[in-house]
Amino acid sequence: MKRINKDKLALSAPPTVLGYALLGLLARGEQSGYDLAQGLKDPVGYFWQAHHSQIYPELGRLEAAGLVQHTHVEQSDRPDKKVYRLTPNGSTSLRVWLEAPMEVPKKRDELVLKAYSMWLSDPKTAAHMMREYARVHAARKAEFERRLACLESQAGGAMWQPDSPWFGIHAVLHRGIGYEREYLEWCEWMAQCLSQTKPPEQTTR
Amino acid sequence: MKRINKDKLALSAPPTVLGYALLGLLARGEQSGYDLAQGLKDPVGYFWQAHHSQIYPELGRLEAAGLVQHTHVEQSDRPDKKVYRLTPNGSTSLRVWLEAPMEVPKKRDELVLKAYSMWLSDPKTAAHMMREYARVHAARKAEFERRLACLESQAGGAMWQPDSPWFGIHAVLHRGIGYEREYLEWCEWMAQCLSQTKPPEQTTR
DNA sequence: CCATTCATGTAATCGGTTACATGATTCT
DNA sequence: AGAATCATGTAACCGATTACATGAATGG
Repeated sequence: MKRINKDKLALSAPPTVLGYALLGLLARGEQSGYDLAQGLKDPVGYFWQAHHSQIYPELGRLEAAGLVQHTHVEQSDRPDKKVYRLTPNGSTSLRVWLEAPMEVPKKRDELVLKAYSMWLSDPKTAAHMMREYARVHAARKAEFERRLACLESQAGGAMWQPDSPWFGIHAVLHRGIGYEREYLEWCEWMAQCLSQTKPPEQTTR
Repeated sequence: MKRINKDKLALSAPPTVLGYALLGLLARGEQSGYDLAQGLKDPVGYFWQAHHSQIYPELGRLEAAGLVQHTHVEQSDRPDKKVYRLTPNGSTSLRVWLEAPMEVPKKRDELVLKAYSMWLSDPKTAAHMMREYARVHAARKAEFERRLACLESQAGGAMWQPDSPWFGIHAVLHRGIGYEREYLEWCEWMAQCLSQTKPPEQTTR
């Protein structure tokens, strides 16, 4: 009862989240499917990824729904391409999605799942592992910070203006930095908890 | 080339992540499929969920692989049930998984995706929305903190001992609190950015 | 009387990943 | 000579969600 009726007559289903991701990229300028696949890596792709094998069919569906249009662009030195752009309907649809209510998404994190069972593991090995992940997340955080600095020099004050496309990138980078900072702090906290061989009573083993 | 060969002769594939989640729950005591489904809600289920329709077949696969065993338990007032427990092989398999290297999982977050396109939205509406999400995450954080306090009174110092099952719960709750705290801070930051109608030059609209 | 809890399954569908497929140009 | 980039697609598979299905006991 939650979703729409699955009528066989349904002319076109509403776009999936991936569809809106593509519309959001196209709102910044016309692009080919290949370009969109690259865009979905960096930096927004850090919070939503897709392979080209998913993107091409989705573009077809968006076009069938009248949300995007493409023009065939011939190229001499490279393969021809299809350049997609938003239609007015696509732009409206994107805006509606932005303001639409949405349930808070479920998280899946294999490392936290491991932490739940880590009492079965050798504490020293586990602590070492946690310090490794702390390093990984520290590196990611540093990378995001580097990009933020890069954005600052490129966009300047525009990155603070809520109606500028730079603001979107700013928002994602800020979230990325915060996420990684928190994650690495947890990893270090875990490593410390696992390290302190503090048996108050006796050596159980 | 990344994964195992997909031989038709493959006697039993290694467990999926869900499989290890179930083994991790069973390491804390024997349970039925129904119990496991409940366990995968709270609190570890916050970082890995599954429906019963996925759990029952997975238990079958784990049993076929010799990692768990079940006994039929007849009940008078309630439906009979199958109680599963870890086999020695299952316990070993779980420990191997815990220490096995693992790629850092990809994140998907629809709200961050929306933030990327939020420059197309009305800032006031968007700010209001962000404040709503801040409230949701604040509530979740408070819930985790409540549970941590509850754990403290139940387990006491054991929650700090890396070889205690309480430590696993402690680790997950700590991660949950940090995650929600960081998320809600980002939401509030977003709301503030979107609110400050600070056009230094002119009113563009 | 109806909803909820306990208890276990199967089937259909969907989103996403991996693999298969092709082909020109440019760089090492 | 081989790898990487540009460019677009299809097919197979797998994990996860939703829906279908059954049935007894308890609680409002």
